[in-house]
Amino acid sequence: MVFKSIRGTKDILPGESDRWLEVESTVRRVFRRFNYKEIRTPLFEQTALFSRSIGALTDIVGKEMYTFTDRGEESLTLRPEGTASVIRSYIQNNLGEAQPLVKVYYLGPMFRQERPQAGRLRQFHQFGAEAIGSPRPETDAEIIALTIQIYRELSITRYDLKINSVGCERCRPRYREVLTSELRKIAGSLSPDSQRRIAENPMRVLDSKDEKDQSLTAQLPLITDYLCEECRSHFEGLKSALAALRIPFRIDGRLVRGLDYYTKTAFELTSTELGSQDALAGGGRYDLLTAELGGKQTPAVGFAAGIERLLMVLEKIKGAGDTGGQPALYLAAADAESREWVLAQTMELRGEGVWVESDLLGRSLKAQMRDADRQGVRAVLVVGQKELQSGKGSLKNMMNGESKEVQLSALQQLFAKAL
RNA sequence: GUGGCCAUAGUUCAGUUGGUUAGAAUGCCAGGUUGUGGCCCUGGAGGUCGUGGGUUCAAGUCCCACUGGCCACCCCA
Repeated sequence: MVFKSIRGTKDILPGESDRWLEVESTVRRVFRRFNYKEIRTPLFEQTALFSRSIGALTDIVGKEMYTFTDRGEESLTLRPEGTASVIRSYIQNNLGEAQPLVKVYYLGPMFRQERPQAGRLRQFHQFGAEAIGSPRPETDAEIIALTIQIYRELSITRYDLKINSVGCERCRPRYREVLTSELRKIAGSLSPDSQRRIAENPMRVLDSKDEKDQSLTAQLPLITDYLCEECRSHFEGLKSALAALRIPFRIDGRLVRGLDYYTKTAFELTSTELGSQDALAGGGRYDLLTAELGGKQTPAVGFAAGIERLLMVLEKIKGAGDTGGQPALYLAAADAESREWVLAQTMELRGEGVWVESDLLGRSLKAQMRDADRQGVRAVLVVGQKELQSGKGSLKNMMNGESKEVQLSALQQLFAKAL
């Protein structure tokens, strides 16, 4: 019996983990600069938290959650996204009492039981941020600028930023009604998927990928035509803030988010380098969620981004390969009698902070040299009885093949600065 | 959840109308004399041909189911 990882889950192998670390540290660095602090919430929560926040009728809640009952007969769910937990924690810990605006970020695994595909896994990783406490469009702009800055620092520049306003509890119902009745008139000619969507989420019909649907709905009114005064001026405020920040964007009146809690701003960043799963990041405003989860009504904006998709783009533009660097020094033993000294010296240098490697397989000198070469080590020192007696050895530069005489006792000095 | 394509060494792939001990490249290991990597040469290890059934004298090759992968839909990050 050979065990295999669960469908839709992936090992991050030693050859790939440096890329992950690189992305994660860039992400954290940018968050820090924007003054967002990390919040770490549990990977599982009460099921009701997610059905309440994301929306009981959404696909995520309806058919994609990993839900199980624990021994106490309580229904628990592996988090399918990050915002619900953050807001839960915000309310539970009264974070809003200490300061009017709370800026937090998270980074970690999420779980959704979907059919795996390129850029879509059952355990996948997201980072995201939430700014809780401000109703102002500048906050939305900061969240969008933050999202973009992260990609910029990773040298990802080819993407499309689309924004929309999905209205609020005052204007959206009115629009929904108009849209639904318009859609009913042409329902017969729409694709089966879109017919289903009329009842479930009519706004979604507008961004159907079906070309016939597209042309049939081309003339239908958009949410942006129905925004109330408050939503309209908020949307205007966002657009002018983005312009002031020199962030290029496209208004897409058909953009909808899949989670029910969004109000006003919705945005999405798609990559031009990916296949059908091309959404790199998405987010928006959710002014009603805090109240929905039992807290005081508090305006908030946030975004979430997929790390696997980001890495796919990086691989496309930079190629695969390790980025973690290599040891500065390899100590090779020329004979069996010197192995113990090499082992001890390796540990001592490591204790001093030197990145150093030596053989653990009892290999021949030639094999040790090959090992050092393959690992990309910059310098090798061969140590045998001769060197131990004279206290000197020749240090070989593996880049150009040149050797130079060094004192064995000087190794620490020579390499301490290397790390 | 729906549809299409696919599944042979660690990896990328060959494998002819079913027919002897299933191959290549690459990677890995060891050697090419006495203590020095890359290039080259030689040798070696490594496969229950995804799993389980079936057809057949005979199945990597044909059929079915399952599992897994990829792509699209759906959904979304």
